[in-house]
Amino acid sequence: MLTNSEENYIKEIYSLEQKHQTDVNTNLLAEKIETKASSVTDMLKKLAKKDLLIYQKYKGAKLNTKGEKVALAVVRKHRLWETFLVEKLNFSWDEVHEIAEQLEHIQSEKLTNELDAFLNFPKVDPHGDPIPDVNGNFATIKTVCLSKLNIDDEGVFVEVKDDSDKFLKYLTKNNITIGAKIKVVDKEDFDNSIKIEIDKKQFNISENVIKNLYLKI
Amino acid sequence: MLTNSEENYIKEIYSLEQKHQTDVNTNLLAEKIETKASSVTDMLKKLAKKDLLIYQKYKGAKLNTKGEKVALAVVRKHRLWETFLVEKLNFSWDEVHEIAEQLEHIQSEKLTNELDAFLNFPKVDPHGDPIPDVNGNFATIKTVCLSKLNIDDEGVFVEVKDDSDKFLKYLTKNNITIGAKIKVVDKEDFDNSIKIEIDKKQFNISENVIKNLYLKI
DNA sequence: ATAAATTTTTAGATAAGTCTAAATTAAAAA
DNA sequence: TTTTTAATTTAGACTTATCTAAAAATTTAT
Ligand SMILES: [Mn+2]
Ligand SMILES: [Mn+2]
Ligand SMILES: [Mn+2]
Ligand SMILES: [Mn+2]
Repeated sequence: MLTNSEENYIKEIYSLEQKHQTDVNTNLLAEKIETKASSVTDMLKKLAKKDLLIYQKYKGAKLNTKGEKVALAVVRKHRLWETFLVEKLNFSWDEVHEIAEQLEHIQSEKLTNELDAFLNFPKVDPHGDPIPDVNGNFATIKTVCLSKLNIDDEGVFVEVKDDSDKFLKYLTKNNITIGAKIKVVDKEDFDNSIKIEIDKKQFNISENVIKNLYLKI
Repeated sequence: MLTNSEENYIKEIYSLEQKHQTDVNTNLLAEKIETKASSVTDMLKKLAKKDLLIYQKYKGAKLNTKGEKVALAVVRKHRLWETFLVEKLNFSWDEVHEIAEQLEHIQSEKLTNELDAFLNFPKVDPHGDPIPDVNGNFATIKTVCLSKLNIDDEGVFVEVKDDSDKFLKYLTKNNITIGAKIKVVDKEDFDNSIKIEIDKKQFNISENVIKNLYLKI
């Protein structure tokens, strides 16, 4: 049995491993968890002792098979609950993250699996992130970052990488919602901003926005 | 913001106050929370300092208005989640208590109220216990303990006072489920057991069972 | 290759919640 | 009304998760 804190660390380590494809280092993890580096060191030692990850002093940490399984189980719960909140309880995609942070720690395999069935085994959550199935498997839909597109390219917006409510509210305000067809109208080299078209309306978005939007082309 | 532990104490104090109509004493509370009396004393001091109850050394504790409000909010969540698990996720009434013990601590008023609406504002949980509404009000259905009935009296089983899975499984096995029509066929004075009839089948139940069954007559 | 800067770890402290054992107070029995 | 028993509180310790400040190791720059 793991504590909420342990589960949060493991989930974040998993996420950073996926993103950077390297061992996770202390400072970055501290920043993500919103804690201090010294606390991270303590926790990494503890998780290593519990045989959930490999930890080498000054070198960083890497989940082992057991740790990865835990991470996928927590991610599965997080995304199923987010889906539940949006699909069944009238939440918008910018309101669910914080609550799912709590719900992801509820311990009951039956609950998770019944919830999955109740939602008709959804493949992605409200942010387009894939939901691992009961065995930890998930389909990796091939998506392309909007920054990779050229002028006149278009695609369907299917996944957002920044889950913060601020960012999601900005997207909603500008009609950039999952499923929207986006076309690149113009690109500005000096600041990497681009002009896009959605539903025949055109507007500019900055590099910071672009890098968090993923499309199916 | 209260911790899970604080909420558990407050909920249990509320429940004992309702049952015994007196200040709650340390040892009983310790037994219910499954902890030691010394831990209870520490917690009572803390909750008194947080202005959630009145605590007098050696005299016991009593929730104030603020504490009662917290208790009702936790009870509301507990019973709504139990209802959700049974109504929507195919759980049986003996499987939900432990999970609701966790879910009752999720912090989000919107979640609680949306869940309430999603379930069509249920009045009672799967054990027949009343669910407080958003303002903490609940209908007190007038029920009578089975032990109060005489031979040939009958009523509808609407509430069970012992929520343990062992007891609930026993009831299920004997067709004693919420809504069942129960008739008292015979009473034994020497051990206070009785013979009841449900669906034309008769069988004996002991005093320990009887005192936890409440009927509408 | 050495010095400076950065990252990471260690040492020691704190708060919450729990425990055991001892002391104190209250209640029951003699 | 003493004495005995039971209930409750206090004292001191432990665990988990966190922090600050200082030390150590690693990386980067000169
Ligand atoms: Mn979390
Ligand atoms: Mn998500
Ligand atoms: Mn609980
Ligand atoms: Mn119940």
